[in-house]
Amino acid sequence: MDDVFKALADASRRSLLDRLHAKNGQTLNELCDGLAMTRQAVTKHLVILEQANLVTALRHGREKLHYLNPVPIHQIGERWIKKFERGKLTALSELKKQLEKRDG
Amino acid sequence: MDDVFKALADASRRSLLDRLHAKNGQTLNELCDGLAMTRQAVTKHLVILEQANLVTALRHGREKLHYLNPVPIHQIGERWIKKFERGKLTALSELKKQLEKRDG
DNA sequence: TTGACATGCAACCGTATGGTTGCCTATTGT
DNA sequence: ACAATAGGCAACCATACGGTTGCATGTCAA
Repeated sequence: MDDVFKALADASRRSLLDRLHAKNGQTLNELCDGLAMTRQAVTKHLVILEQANLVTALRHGREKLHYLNPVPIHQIGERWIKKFERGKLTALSELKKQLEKRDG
Repeated sequence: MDDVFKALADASRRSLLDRLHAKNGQTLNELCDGLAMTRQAVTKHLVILEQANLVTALRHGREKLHYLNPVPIHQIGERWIKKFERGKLTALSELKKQLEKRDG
């Protein structure tokens, strides 16, 4: 779980996920297109995404095809975000109460 | 949005959010209790959480009360995670197809 | 008023991170 | 066969990050 959060912390990596979401199965060079970064930097990001299991790569001859794995993202939603959804209203109303107590 | 992802990337900070979720409105010292970290380290984490708008702090005399703001977490779910939910099955089936093509 | 308590500020430190450059290897098309 | 193409590896660099220590400030209670 920590790997996933760490992987998602970087905007470049999130944008790589976006690109794969738009078009799955891209090669390294395809993913580099139009980015202000060297190929090696992209490689490093992809390694981190693969370690977090957010991307799966398949070698196909000399090409490496990258596939998005949406499962960990989904799990963040289910296991982590949902926990904070419950009690959302409670938390906000408590805060509001405190603010009013102070200001009023 | 980037601030939120960055703030969530650290396990200590996520655990602080957990603590506030369990008991809202805690002071700095309360939040330090039982953590293997100095007060100053916790302060720094709280600053980052406040900058990401995940925590709101209110001064009450010499105490500083910290309140969880679940809104950004919710937004991550709505604006970011949901985007990847759509097409989740599609992505996985594409990947499976590719895997079978390679292995079979 | 003064001591204890809650927090703030700043300098410092080691390591992780994001990025680069340079070179090497493997595959493929002609 | 061999040049071009796709990718991998390793060293290096600046800066961000998580943490510490030491001291200063503000507030409350006796």
